[in-house]
Amino acid sequence: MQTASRVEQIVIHIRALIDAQSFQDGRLPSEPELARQLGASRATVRQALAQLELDGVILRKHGVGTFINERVLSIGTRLEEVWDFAEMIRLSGYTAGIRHINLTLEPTPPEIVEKLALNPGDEVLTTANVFLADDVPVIYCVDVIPAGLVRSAYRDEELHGPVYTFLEKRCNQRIDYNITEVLPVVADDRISELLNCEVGTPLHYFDEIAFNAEDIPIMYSEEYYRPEYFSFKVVRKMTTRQLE
Amino acid sequence: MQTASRVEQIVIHIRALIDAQSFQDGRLPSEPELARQLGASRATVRQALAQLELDGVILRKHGVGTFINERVLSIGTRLEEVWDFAEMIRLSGYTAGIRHINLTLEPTPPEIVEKLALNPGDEVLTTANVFLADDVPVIYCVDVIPAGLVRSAYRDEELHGPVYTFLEKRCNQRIDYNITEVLPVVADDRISELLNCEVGTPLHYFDEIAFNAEDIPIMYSEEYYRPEYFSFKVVRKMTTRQLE
DNA sequence: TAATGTTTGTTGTCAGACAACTTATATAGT
DNA sequence: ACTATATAAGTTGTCTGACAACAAACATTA
Repeated sequence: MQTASRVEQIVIHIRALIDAQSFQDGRLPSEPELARQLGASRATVRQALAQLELDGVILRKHGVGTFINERVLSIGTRLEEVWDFAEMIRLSGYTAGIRHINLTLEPTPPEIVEKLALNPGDEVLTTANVFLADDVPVIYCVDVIPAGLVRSAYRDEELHGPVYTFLEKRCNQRIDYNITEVLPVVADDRISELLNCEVGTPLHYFDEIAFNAEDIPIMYSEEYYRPEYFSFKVVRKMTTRQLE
Repeated sequence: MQTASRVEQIVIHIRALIDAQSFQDGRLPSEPELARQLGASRATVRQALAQLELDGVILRKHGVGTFINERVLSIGTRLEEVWDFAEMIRLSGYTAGIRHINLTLEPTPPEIVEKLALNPGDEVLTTANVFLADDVPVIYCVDVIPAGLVRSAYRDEELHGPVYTFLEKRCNQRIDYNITEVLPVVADDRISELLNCEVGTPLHYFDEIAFNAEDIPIMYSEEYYRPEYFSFKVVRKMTTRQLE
């Protein structure tokens, strides 16, 4: 398995300490002190802190100290951090469930050929699933994976649900990042039946392409969310772009 | 005016170089070379590069080099970077315009008291505007500012349009970050008239609270977007949270 | 009492060095 | 001639130590 860099380890470590409320007064130890505690150099610790600050989790004041931003910390589901549906449903206070809808192996539909940088005629695996919160359908998700990525035999059931493990185990692929377009839509006949809501109900629609570390597209996804069950928030930092 | 830190300056500088396509081969100079060119230490340059990498703009490979991600670079409007409506409209290829709708000074509505951390009875300035793309209404925006923040006399016209300059000039306040909730909605009677669309049309709805550097809320905004005119995208990096 | 200087602790930046990694080249063995 | 191994060069990752810039609390002085 890929070993995380020292900086990443420390980001995770500090984030865990913050989540565990290890710093009562809302203030972190000084950088030299943190470096000592974590057994890393101050330079490394500073890189980790910079990452957390960009995340909005902490705030550093020159000559004063490093402080925790509870406001950002208390956000339930951040749009930049949504990866696992089941965990998301659990975080929102429900019991997670899955219902498999469909699984096909077909030539790539024309509108997807370009998104996945495939050749016409290449085949794709398409799996559709509905995710349940307390047995109520809240997410409808279609995942499309190029068949050419599959490296070993598999059982269909492995595609009944989240596909991250399938990508890792059967395709030897890890998602590095994805680009998601967010759109508002209204439920049509098909979706309203799948998500058990009325036609015309507003829904989140995510159109998403996932890439590996070599910047090659490895999955295309379409997702529909019932907005009553999730609250997607974004933290936007003023980047000081145009000042003199 | 607030002076940007050395790291921020270099982030902006490098970003400008990338945008100007100064690096033909899609590869950045080595870190020592960059440090020499920019007249900064390598540690500072590295912090800037880390920030750009977190942004998804560049990709660093240990022992190899630093590369540009044109895919992320070519994204039109990133959700994390949307600040100026007029610029956004221009980036989408239209001519920007503004139509002022309403301006009031009233006691704070109860549903906003909490969001802005005010006391009941405190007054707020509320300005409503419609932004035009080639004379077509595409954004309806309501901004709510605590009246207690106003530090100097002003003309009503200063609130006919974007309020950032008003906040800086008349309130002496700068937005440091904001937290935005993204929701899908459908146009009701009022909105459909304002945005010149049919009732039931799906729209982006942003519910947004802006904070200053002291973490005090200074503005509450409600925004409606015609999705046909904008494409909001989010880049999500796999953070390697739960690996062992 | 008010204004001013001083001390202390913090984050920001710098400089140089070595480690870890990738790639290309050179070398040796068959 | 070909393959496998060793070497070298170039890059990012991390470490160490130092000083600068800044903010707040304290001490000093008018």
